[in-house]
Amino acid sequence: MNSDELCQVYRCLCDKTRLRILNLLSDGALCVCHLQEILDEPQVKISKHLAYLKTHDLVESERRANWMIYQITKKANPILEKNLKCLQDLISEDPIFKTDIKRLQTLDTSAICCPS
Amino acid sequence: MNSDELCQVYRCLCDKTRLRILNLLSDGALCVCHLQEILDEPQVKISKHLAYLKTHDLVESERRANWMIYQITKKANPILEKNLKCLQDLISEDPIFKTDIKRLQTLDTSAICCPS
DNA sequence: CAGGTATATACTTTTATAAGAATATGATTA
DNA sequence: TAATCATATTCTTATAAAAGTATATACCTG
Repeated sequence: MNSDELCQVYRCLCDKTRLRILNLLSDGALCVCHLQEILDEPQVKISKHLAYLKTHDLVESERRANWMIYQITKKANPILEKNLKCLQDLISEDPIFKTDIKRLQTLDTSAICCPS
Repeated sequence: MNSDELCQVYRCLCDKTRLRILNLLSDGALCVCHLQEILDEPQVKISKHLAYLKTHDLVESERRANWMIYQITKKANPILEKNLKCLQDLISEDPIFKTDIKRLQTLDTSAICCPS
């Protein structure tokens, strides 16, 4: 553990858009277009928050044709894992996050951009 | 739960000095002079981070003669409580935080400024 | 290779925060 | 009441971050 990394994770967590993204990605990988659709936020906003998360190693991305698929980083990261669990416990009742997950579940996951 | 409150708690957590303060206060109330002594940081720095935490209701303070005693807020706050627990789990091995607690334990708690 | 689609980056403006220096406040003691 | 101690606030400077607009890049299809 490094206290600077720890602070950096908290910095990643202190924005609502990023929390919504991380909550969705906790359920599995997603392309940017689906994140956009679920969050109903401008493309540039989503993209920049994803870049921020990626810069700080909370997520990683992979190109699939035209689409970029993002997921929570595969590398073991106890700080992140523990905080994501904590986050899940805290937000399970929250309307915003609940709605996001509902929308996620009604997505057409056979769409071409979807990770298998 | 309110996602803005949640973000605000994370904002409080994303500074190392504040993490160290919260870690110490998790063990019980402390006066500013002891926090200063343990953290070995300038008075103004400690004081301003305490003000920040107080503004956002993570801590509360009480005057005892010349001294100000700070403690984690007594009002129930699930977001804070859960995150402090998570924090404890993450930092228990970290040299900085461990040293802080060690110093805390060697304080002269019969000092005039000490809470009860 | 021309045009379209999905996503990223650059630039700008605004706001928040951190830190230090200097000063102010509030309480105590002589 | 003057001096002192503990703590807070103000002012300044520097840096980070958020958001929007415009533009660039990467890939795909015809």
